[in-house]
Amino acid sequence: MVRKTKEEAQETRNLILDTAEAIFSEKGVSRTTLNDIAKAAELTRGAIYWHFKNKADLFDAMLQRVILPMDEFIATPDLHPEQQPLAYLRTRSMHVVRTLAEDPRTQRVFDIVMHKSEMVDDMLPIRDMHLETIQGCLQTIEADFQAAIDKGELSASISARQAAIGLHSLIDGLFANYVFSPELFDLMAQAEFTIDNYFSGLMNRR
Amino acid sequence: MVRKTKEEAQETRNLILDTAEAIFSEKGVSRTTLNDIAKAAELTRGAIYWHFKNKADLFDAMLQRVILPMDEFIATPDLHPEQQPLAYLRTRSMHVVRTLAEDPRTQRVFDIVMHKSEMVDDMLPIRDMHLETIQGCLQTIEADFQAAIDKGELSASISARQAAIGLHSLIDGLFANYVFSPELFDLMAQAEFTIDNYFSGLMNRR
DNA sequence: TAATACATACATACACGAGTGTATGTAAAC
DNA sequence: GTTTACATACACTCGTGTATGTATGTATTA
Repeated sequence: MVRKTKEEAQETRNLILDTAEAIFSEKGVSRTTLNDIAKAAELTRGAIYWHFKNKADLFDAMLQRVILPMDEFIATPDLHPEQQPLAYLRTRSMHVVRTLAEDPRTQRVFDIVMHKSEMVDDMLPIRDMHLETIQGCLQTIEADFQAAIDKGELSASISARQAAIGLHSLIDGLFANYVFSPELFDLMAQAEFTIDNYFSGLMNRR
Repeated sequence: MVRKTKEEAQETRNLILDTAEAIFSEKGVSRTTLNDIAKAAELTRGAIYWHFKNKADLFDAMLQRVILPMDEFIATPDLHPEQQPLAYLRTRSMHVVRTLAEDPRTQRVFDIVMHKSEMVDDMLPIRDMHLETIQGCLQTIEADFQAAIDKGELSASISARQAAIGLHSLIDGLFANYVFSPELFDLMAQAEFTIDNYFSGLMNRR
């Protein structure tokens, strides 16, 4: 096989990403050889090195396909300030959960990140990115909770920061347990119950 | 250095485990060489291969030191059935959190398991063990919630199973985020707030 | 518009280090 | 004297990065 048109090259790139996703998910990132990926995609390492700098770069690209759209949504500021902040935050939370619940690709990538990769050495930039994502996510959620407090939806005795970290940890824990063992529970139903319960707890405080 | 007494050999074994913990935490499991550990412990690979079958076996032994005592406590059945099930469950939950918050070794090992190891191939037995631990943990928590329902502490409309999975995910998420970035929040205060809020939400249901 | 030059998208080949498992050596403990 | 608790030595594999080869697409020029 030889030189392709730009569109075909783009297809090759996506094929590499898809294949990497599958093999990473199967064998873990560190045990996966670039040759493993190349063979599974019926290519050679040459193709991979053409499209990506190395394995870390490939891993990063694989993440971006999934994380970017997800992040984007979480960090979306409140476009409807007239509605109730809590209801809006709940809607956004459930939307993120639904994204994971309905998209196998997202599930695989989250599983890889959470259970089949090591955040060290050349993955450190990714770890840092992840940390920044968390920080930004927390900022947004905290702002929403603060808005809820300001509008009287929540008691002023509540720390918006603590409430935000709690909600984030809750969803994070649900995700981790779900991708670890999807047959353990139904994600949507469990998330609806747990998140509602969390909000309900907050609203009953004084 | 040569042959030691049995006690000294035991010390060597512990030294290897301590050192492995440190290096795993620093470089991740897969990137850590048995030679890395040996050198840092001022030994040779020979000593490691004498005490352990291979890296997976060493990793497993390192886990057992921390996981066993923790598990033991979580799975402790209710020894005081006369007291309120919810209060007892809350106490046990906070005790587990305190264990993590106060013991740097536990923090390191949790960090390694959650962010610096890959649950594949030769680690699969460990993954399976982890899954069984979760199952057992969920069983215990579910039984506690069921007891609370039976005693009228909680509404019968609540699913003890869902409540259990929610609490477990919540604590799991707190742990993951804390060991990922300990400066992000104070674990004890955050856990107290979040867990209390969760229970409070449950109790306000009807 | 056709010939030419260059860039692209890979495949192939090579050099290198690094990690593992095991076999063997050895001195002290028992 | 035998076993223990290591240290040392060796053979083997495997993955990476890079250098190079090559055929095709694409732009340029006349």
